[in-house]
Amino acid sequence: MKEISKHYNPSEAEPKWREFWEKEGIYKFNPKAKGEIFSIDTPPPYVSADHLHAGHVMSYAQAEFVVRYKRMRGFNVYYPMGFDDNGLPTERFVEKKYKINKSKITRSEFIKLCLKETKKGSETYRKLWSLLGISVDWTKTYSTINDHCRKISQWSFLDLYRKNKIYKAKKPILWCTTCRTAIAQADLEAEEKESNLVYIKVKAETGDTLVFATTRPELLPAVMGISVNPKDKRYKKLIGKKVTMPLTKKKVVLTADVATNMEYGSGVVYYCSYGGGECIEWLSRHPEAEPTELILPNGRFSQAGGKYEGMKVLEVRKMIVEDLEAVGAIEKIEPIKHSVYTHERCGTDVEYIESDQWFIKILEAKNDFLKRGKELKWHPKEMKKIYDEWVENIKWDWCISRQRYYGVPFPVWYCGKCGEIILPEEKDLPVDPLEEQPKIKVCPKCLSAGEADGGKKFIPEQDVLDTWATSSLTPIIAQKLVSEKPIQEKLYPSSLRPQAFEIIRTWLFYTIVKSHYHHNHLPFRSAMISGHGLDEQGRKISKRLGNYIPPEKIIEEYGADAVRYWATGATLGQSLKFNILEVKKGRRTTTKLWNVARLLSMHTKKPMLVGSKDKLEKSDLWILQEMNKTIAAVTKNFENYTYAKAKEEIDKFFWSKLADYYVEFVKYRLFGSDKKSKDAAIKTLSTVFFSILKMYAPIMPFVTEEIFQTFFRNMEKVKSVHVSVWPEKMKLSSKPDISDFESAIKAIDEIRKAKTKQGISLGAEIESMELKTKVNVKKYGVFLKNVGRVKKII
RNA sequence: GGGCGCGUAGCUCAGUUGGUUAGAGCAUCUGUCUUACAAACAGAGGGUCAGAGGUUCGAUUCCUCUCGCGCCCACCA
Repeated sequence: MKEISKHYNPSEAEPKWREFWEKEGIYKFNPKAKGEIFSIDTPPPYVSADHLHAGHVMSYAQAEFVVRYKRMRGFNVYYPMGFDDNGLPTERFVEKKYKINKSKITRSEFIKLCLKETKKGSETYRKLWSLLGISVDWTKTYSTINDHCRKISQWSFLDLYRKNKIYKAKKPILWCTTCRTAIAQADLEAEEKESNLVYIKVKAETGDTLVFATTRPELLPAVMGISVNPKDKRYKKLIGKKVTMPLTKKKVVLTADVATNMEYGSGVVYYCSYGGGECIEWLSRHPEAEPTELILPNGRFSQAGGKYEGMKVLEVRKMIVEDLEAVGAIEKIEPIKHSVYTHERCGTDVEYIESDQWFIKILEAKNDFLKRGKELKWHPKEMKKIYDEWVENIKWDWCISRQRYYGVPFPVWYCGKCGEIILPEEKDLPVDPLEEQPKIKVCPKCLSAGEADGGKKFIPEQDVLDTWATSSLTPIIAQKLVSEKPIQEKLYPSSLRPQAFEIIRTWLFYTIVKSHYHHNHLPFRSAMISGHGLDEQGRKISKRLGNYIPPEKIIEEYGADAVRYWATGATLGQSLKFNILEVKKGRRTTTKLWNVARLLSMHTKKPMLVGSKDKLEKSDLWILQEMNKTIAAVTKNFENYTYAKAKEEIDKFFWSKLADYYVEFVKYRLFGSDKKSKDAAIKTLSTVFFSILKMYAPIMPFVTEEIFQTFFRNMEKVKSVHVSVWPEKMKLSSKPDISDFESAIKAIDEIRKAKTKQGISLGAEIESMELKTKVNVKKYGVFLKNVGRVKKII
């Protein structure tokens, strides 16, 4: 055994082992290795998050604990790493950072900036992950904008198109006027906002005055109709009569509509194109109504807005109320709070405009998706509710086209003559229709119509795919990073999808959609959902609040093991406050481990496990028994992904049983002259400590590796503690009866208490002691006298 | 408005199918440099288990209601 330093120094040890793992390929996936495959569908983080914090650390560390455990259980672990560097989040990030927007920069310049930031971002992540000792295989990485992912993403489009799960249609859709793109229902966020409920008076042709209430008076120029409930006695006689809108003087017919709530406002509703989903639904029941294109994609009023043309929505809202007031058309204005849909990426109020977009059919298969959700093993299982609730409430097909720059292009051209959709061959993927023309020379539709001459020009689709349209394919993307076909089949469905709860409706749901349509099975067998990392006050960590210490700083000061130790404290699915005290406790645990190792090294050069010939004493049997209990509990907890509980069990055993008791119990034997007794103590201590080391290994990979390599290298023929076998229970002969050993421990406690009370050192030897604890002195006398340092027990 | 989760010692949290005196860590206080560790050890104090009611021989645990916090969802204009 090597001469060892007095203190464990993480800042020296950690880089050393990082390098070692990398060099030896400890975490590298070996397709030929034995063992059942355990594949992880690692979340590819948005590289646009340039400042990482404890929340990121927590959510990635959680999967990591389980992965390391599985590896030690003999699974052939496939742990790739991806970066999501495509799509709107990246674009928004670049726009904000460089204070530009889509309309003020050329497409190629913009993409260049995105690529630059993307590269920086993924380096930031990679650096932190390797500092933390996340055991991913760095030879298996992808970035969602690279060729590999674009190819798979476009293949997915072609496959779904062939399967008739994708369509293009012009209809009212969700639109963000800031990002100037269509968005999907999943991109919405409901936000409680202050608004005004404006009561507007209108004249019916009968001369009666009607009043309707609205929060969107600015849409008056796009009025489609006005309705009351058919059962509403107040208005029954007016149904079918024409009413004249103020200002615009537009005439619409008062219709009956069952969806009208008689209690709300005045019981009269007006519908415009489009005030919201309810207007679109109303239109489907009143096809005679005519929509007006009032709001343009840039959020300004069109010509149809008359005097308001060119103004922004909120400006018109203010102005039109003044104008209505001037003509005496306002009855009253009620300030209200109501929830408004905003675009989650930028916070802009969502508009509903008519537009030509691509959709994936999800409405028709809701029940299938619910069934898939049922098949999936959820950890914790309550998270399934979020999923179910989401799927049940889907109201729109998944709009996948974005009028943006930086993303995977649609593999689509249109015939310049007949508009026919032209798709590339699968083998030619990935394609960029803006840069290249289709391989076919003539539009097949034109050809068959005998118009071959006209169908030779092809117009590229300008849009890019929704970022989720690509990231919903991560299990397949990861699978295809491995070239061996028979192995590929075992990698997908993935064994585990670790992710945060807030992207259940997006990442998790969309991945299920894709997998269901492409392969008719689940994309992963189980999902492990993490909560939020919060700051010490329990607030969400954010760059804006600046309420976090950069993880690199914490690692520098306390070591990666200590930071990971804190992260282990999270109950799955629940938020975890950052707690520097837990980090410090982690640091103390590494020190403690180091100290026990030092003690052991003082007494043996070559630690060995307990064998059948060893003469074990009562305390040895006791600690081995306790070890067995701990191994069982820790294993069970890792199996259930309840690593917080697992850590607690190891801590309890290590600190309270081994360090505080057992080590004290055997000191007299270690320093005594009875060779056999000393030998048994050393072997027991080695055995127990070795298994503790292994149990801590998934949580604190660095210190455990340092100790393993320094002291236990000879124990197993493996390169690293992280590929050693998980500890198993030891078979114990029950010859010496130790069922009453607890009474001996109580007696020791009593001696310690007495000494403490007298203010004397526990190491000081006292003459005699009268025990109140009932203990078999004949059996444990020698033990008590030696451990308690009492000459005579009465 | 509906659903889910939470409310236990000053702080952060455990409390397994209801069962003696409700636990741990940190913090506080008192001792101890004891042949691994003072970054440690030994000990002590500290709780109407959010509140009210109910079921039960017995409730932190089960049921109902109330209050507070967090989250998810909902077209009520």
